[in-house]
Amino acid sequence: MCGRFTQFSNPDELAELFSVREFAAFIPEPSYNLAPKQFLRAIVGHENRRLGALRWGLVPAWAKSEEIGQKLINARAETLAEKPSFREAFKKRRCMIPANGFYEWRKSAKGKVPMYIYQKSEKPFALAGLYEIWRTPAGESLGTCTIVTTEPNSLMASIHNRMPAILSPANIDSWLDRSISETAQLHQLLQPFPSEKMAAYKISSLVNSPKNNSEACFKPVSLSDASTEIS
DNA sequence: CCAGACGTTGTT
DNA sequence: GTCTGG
DNA sequence: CCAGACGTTGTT
DNA sequence: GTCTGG
Repeated sequence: MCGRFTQFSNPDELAELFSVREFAAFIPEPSYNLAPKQFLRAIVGHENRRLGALRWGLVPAWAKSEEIGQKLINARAETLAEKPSFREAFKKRRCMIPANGFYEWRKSAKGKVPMYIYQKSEKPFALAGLYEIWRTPAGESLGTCTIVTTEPNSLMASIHNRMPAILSPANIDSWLDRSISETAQLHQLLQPFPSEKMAAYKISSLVNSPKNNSEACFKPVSLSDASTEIS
């Protein structure tokens, strides 16, 4: 699963790296500990990619209240086309969520150990997401999203049984293209990201508190942990 | 027909 | 909104 | 994802 | 244990 991650690159860097053509009025502040229910930065659109904000936890168009969003923070890649909550967004409202890294808690005999996983290049990468624009009872629009998960690659398998779907640079364009809606073609874009391009290390429990979004969250708990990182 | 669900994860 | 269960 | 709450009454 | 909040 993917329930916490970082977003700290400048909007300008993201624009350069991901061919963003427009900026929304509201772009959330950088965060070292993004949690569900918070507004995150997302890129939508195809011909004109736009960097803006979506709230994490998808609220389907038919929902009578936004409550359901807290459950829909992840969507399994394998069943996107079937699930009532996701199938419409899967066809027409796909987005990408730039991330610098993400967190997973590895279970050991001693308890859960938080880990930070990132790209060896240390560049931001693209998480596959779906979004909806929900109409509130008051008539206002609320943009919400979910992060797609997939099978773990070999690095992630040592930490967890799922991982977020990371879009290879070559696949981002097709993922965002609304004219594509063929399930098999879209599933093809969601293959597990290559293990060789990723690395992970242990971090401190500072990350556990969703209220703490300081830079210290993703730092190695000690030098020895940095040097014994998995890769 | 109407009512109720609509999700993922990990753990047992 | 749409499907499943009763 | 983890942390933290988990209740009602009457009074201000 | 389970739900809500961040």
